[in-house]
Amino acid sequence: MSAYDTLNEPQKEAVFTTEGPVLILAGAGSGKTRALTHRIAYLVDELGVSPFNIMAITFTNKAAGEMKERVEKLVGIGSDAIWVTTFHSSCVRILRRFADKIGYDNNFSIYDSDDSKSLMKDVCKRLNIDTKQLKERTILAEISSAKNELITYGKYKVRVDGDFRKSKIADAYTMYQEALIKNNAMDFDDLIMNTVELLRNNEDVLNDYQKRFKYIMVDEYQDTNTAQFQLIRLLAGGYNNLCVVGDDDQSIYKFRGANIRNILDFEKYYLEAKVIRLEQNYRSSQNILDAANAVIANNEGRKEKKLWTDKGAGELIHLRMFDTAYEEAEYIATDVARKTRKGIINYGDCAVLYRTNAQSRLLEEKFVYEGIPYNVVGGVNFYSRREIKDVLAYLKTIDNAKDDLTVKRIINVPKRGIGNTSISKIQTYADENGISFFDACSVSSDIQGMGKTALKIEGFVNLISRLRAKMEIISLSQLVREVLEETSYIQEFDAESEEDAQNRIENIEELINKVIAFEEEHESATLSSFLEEVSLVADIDNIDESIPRALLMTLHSAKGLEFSHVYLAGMEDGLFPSYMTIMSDDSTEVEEERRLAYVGITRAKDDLTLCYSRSRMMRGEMQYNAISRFVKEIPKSLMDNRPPKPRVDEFSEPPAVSFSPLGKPKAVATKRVGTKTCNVGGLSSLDIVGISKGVASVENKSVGTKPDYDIGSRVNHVKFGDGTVTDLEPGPRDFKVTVDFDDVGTKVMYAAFARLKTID
DNA sequence: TAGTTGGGTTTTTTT
DNA sequence: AACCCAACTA
Repeated sequence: MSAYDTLNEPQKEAVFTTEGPVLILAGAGSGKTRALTHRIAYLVDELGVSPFNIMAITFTNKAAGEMKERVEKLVGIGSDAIWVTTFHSSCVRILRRFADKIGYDNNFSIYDSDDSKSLMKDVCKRLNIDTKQLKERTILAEISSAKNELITYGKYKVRVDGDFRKSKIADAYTMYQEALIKNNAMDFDDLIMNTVELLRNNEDVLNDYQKRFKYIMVDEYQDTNTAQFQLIRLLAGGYNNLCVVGDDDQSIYKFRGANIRNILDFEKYYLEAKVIRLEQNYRSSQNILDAANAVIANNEGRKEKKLWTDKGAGELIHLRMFDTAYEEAEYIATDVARKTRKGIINYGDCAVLYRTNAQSRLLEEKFVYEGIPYNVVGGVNFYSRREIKDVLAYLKTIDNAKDDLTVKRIINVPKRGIGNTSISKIQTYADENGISFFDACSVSSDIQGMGKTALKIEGFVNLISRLRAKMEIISLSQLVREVLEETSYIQEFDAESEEDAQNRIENIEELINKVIAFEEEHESATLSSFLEEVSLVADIDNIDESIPRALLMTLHSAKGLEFSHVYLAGMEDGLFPSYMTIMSDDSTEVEEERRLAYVGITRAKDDLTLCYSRSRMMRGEMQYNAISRFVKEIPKSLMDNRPPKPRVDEFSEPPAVSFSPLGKPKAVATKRVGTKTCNVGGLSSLDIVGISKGVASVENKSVGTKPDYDIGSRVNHVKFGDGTVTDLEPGPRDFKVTVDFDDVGTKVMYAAFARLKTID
């Protein structure tokens, strides 16, 4: 009897195949983490490989932490020599040793997306880029994808090829990168790209790591981007003992540069690669698995897999439909409350998953009302909250005042009477003399025309020096308290008497707790090491599992997790899949959303509830969406389809067509109450378009002329495609036409804006 | 310099 | 609905 007897055959193969390239295609819930951890244990215990020679890479700190813990249990002493880290952390670890070889100081700082954005704003201003036409976001997204493809600004410039937009971006990329280097800072993408550059150009460093990492394992391989792929390829180049684990059906990070070809073509990159399939699912009931399989079967170009389980059919999947998102949230909250009251589950067994962070608000409201302990994962990252960033900016300035961006953030926080004019003057002086912003502040009395402001700036510089001196003699957490004390930062909130002042103070206290926890974990906790850890945490890393709570999070955050009871909220075309992907010419975009649906469904072990709301407030406008196509892809026989509550009011009419999960829902009658459009039963989707912007210009017009189509006509819309007119009525300003589009469901439009063309 | 206000803008997802 | 920014005012 050995530790490996509990594994199934393919899992054993995955564990025992240690030499050469290996691709483990691991379906959802097929025990891939088990296989990986046992593989590491096997290497150490049976083959006598030194833990020092093993590397395992994951995407989140949470996954890394869990793997570490499990390996420790199996291997015991010595396991901490294994590099079990995220891509970003391992790169930082390498760069902290060798960044000087590529033109950085080894104590470089790491920019988060907010920092990148502020820097880009600055760049655009200096380059006179009209940010109305070319947004900072767009430029940054373009730069990010370039970096994920290992395209430096030099290479980017060459590819501009006369394209005006691209040449602007190339300029911005160049100046942005130069500014980063000047500030001794790297953004997230730089961490990977710069490491690849370092390894490519420094054979000694590369050899060093190649010799060290005799065995490399990569988790969630389907979500690696080109830069990460090249990094792994370089590191594994010595022994070629590279084991990647992934599931192409769970590739959901294309927008972040993930290249699904990395997994699909692994066998082409490594011709001798051994492929192992883990297809037995240990997580979900057969019904849930069948549903997931049915949905994902609609994607093309997958690696064929057939997940199976020896668990029974289990509960039917629940489909619940609501008139409003409010009712949806209420149902989920009361359902969780009811189940826990009955003792069926604990709060910690439940998760509500949704497509967009904005959906958490309503749910939260109802969870509070029901008194359910819950945690929202994500949304605004803890470390990107204003008050936290402010305090951290003080700490960063104390640690390393080279970073102009950080210094500028706090030079007038709290208010010291140092305005934009003064800041510009200091910056100009710094530029002219080739010194940093902070160094310019130190000599503010030398700067022309500063007047009395020079004294205020001096006060700020003295404050930082004072704190810097104190840092030598007090602990990290004391230093944070000292910062708060010296700046009267918290008093500032009280004075403002903001409604969320209390919240902010709590967040700062939470930060102090995190500092204390860090001090307890690390014996020689330095300011730099704390700041580094903080810059690389993901939302999911912050879940506190000590108290059982229901979790609310996006589908993306839920990847890799499992729960007994899962609610998928907002199963609506237009939300999930989103309009962007439905409208896209690129059909692979909907396929990515479908993979996301697959991920969502397969999070559930025992019980899955799909929720759909006929109406929903999105970006300040009421949207009426059709039920998600992904729900329709699930065989009806797997679902307990409780019919929607009939709407009984004086305006209601019976639904025209009842719901059938396999067929296309047909539009039903609609009724207008005042200016609000209501849907009265059935599963139609209504969407008011074209009124938000255009109304004012139509205001003075008399009732529009009747269009040349009528109810029943087939029409074409430039964006929504072909459809059938189901309703046409004169409104106060123009005819309102309702069309059931073949692809995107029913929409209500003003005829003048719809510009429909009749077709045969 | 600081605070207010009105107008314009939102890719959904994140290390 | 929420956020950000420019313009304006005190």
